[in-house]
Amino acid sequence: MRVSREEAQASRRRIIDIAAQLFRECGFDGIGVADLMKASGMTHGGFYRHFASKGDLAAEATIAAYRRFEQDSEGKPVEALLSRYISKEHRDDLGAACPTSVFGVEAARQTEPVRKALVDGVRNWLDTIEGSFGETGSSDDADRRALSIQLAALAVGALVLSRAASADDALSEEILAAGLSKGLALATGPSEHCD
Amino acid sequence: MRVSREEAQASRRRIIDIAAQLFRECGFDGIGVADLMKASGMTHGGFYRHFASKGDLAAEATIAAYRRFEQDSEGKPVEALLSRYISKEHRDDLGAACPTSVFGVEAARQTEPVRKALVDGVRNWLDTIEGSFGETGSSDDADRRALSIQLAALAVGALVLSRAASADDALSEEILAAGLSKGLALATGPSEHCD
DNA sequence: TGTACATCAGTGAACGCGCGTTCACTGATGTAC
DNA sequence: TGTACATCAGTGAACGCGCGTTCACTGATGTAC
Repeated sequence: MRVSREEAQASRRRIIDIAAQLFRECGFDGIGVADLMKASGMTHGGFYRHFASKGDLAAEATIAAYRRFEQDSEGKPVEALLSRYISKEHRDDLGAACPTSVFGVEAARQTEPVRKALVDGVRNWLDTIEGSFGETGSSDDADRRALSIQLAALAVGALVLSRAASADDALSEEILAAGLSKGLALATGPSEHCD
Repeated sequence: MRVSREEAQASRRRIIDIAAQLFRECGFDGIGVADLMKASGMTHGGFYRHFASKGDLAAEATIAAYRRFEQDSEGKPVEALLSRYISKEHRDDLGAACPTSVFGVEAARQTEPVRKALVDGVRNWLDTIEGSFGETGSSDDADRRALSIQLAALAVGALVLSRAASADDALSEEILAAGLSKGLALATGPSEHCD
């Protein structure tokens, strides 16, 4: 039952999208090729018409995950990015979560193409953050760059900590609240006021 | 070949210690029972004399990992904790790394006992950080608490980001440097000077 | 203190299972004339 | 435009392998007398 070229392309995209979600939810090793194909509405045999290996898909899915994650960040102010990032919704929705926050640690154990996808994703994300600053704050390029890294670190860390503490709701939310409050304070500029 | 009770206890401890290291390096699913036992100098058959299941060991190993990680933090000033945490050595030595930074994301996918071990570890670590502040900085309890969470988040985030970016040495180190510099600035108190 | 027996830490073969991957096959799509 | 054939996306059975776990067995340790 051959299928038209457009349909085949659509299948490929569907597999990558599903994988981008399920790999984040379950980890690269937590979901199998057969289940990914089933979730894509096909049987596992056809997988290798589209990808050389499961690792090949992992790299493509990582790229796709970053693209999806970034796509509605464009042009948003830094306060909006932080509020969305350091949130219960983001903590709990692994399938749509920031790939760095989910795959960051696994990076060391992954193949070259996946590691490259991760570092590219981090680079782009830092650029997005840097671009989200208003004209407030320092106009020194190095300062803006450092600040975007620091905000990214604070956001990733608050999210990961809140996930590690997810067995204790109150603590997990306390972490998010403290992280977001400091993030917003740093983002709106250090020269706001002086205690 | 029965073995004395002390030897059996020693075996159990050895397995847990090895697991605490290898689980961090490879992930819970990245290393098998047979390999863990081999690394402990035994064969896999004896595993179930000590643990009900691999998941049971995972919980014990997580607890042990936190204990090890915390054990030489006692009484150190916050600057020392941050410098050690946000470092290339910590980024690269997964086997001895902060369990939160390695298992935090996987928490959601783990069994109850592992999640409990993680949240307990986070709680203790936050207390350690709070206790490491000198008498400088705010003496308001809520402020100190929030600050310890924010420093923890910044540290975890810088580490995870630097690992995600580990395919690009320069970027990875830039992240560590920016993170550490902000961490030290926050830790030494916001009232240092005013720009 | 010495003897007889029960216990149980550790061994290594075996189990069932799910995984990533391969392959012969199907039949609609794409192409050459 | 119509026909004949090659292509190849998708199917489903089968593969080899490594995993977590079980089990019969061994023999030194622990215990009862």
